[in-house]
Amino acid sequence: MTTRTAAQRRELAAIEYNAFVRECPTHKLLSRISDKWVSLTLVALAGGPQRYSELTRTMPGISEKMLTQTVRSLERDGIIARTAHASVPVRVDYRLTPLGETLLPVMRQIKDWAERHIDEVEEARDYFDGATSDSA
Amino acid sequence: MTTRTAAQRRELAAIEYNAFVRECPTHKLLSRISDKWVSLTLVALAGGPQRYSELTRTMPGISEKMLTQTVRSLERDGIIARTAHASVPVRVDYRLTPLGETLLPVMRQIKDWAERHIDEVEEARDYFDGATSDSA
DNA sequence: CAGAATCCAAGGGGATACTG
DNA sequence: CAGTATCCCCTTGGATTCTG
Repeated sequence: MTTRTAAQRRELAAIEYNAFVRECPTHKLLSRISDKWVSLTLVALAGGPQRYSELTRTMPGISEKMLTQTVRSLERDGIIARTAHASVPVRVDYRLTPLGETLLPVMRQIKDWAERHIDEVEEARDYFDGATSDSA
Repeated sequence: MTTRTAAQRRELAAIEYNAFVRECPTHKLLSRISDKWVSLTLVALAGGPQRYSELTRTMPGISEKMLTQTVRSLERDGIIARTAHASVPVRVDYRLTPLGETLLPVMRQIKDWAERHIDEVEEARDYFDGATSDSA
């Protein structure tokens, strides 16, 4: 007898939904570009190719581990390309691929919205905070 | 004598950069909408207002804690609005604000890019994985 | 210079139980 | 119904060290 229908069904639905979310292209993209270092790397490379060490200087807050991890994953996704020059001190360049370039307009629209509406958000936030914790 | 210039300056730069990133509107927006539950809530409410319990059914994977946290933060940012009806069993509706609606085109562009290019990403990924770990 | 490997602390997020 | 509060796990990401 299936007594635990409520909990069971909820659990199943949750599992399915999570699977669906994982499969959802939009969510995949969002989780890619929303990554702090991913977006910053994209912006950094939008201005042209950069070397590994240049990137560490462009993004002073990034650790080597995170930089390596970030460029590797972006390379894997075909968003940036890696070029190793076999010189004496190895030299590696990273640049956006054509696919990566198509991402720039998207980033730009996000940037536009942010710059246009962030003030409204701040205001709403102040108002909300004032309204809830009114110390009067 | 300032001996530790290298490490010190790196550290300072990192701190400043992190502060800059935190202040950056684009990054603020990205971290908002990239949140798994935020984006899903936005999509859910794009189709019209929903009650608290409806949202839990629309997003079966979400916990009550996360739903509350998500709607509260979106309300604070002026992106969604909360309306409590003082009926016997309390009834609360959530809907997008005009500001929240302006976010939909942005979400749509993200969705478009994802649906148009996700295949290329998958291919690149397969190629990359095949090229690196070639079991020959 | 470019990167791999290890260690470890902080916090995001889920499950559960309780409340008005 | 619409939350709130607590516990706890497990991932994320930084610091450090080592290598080709």
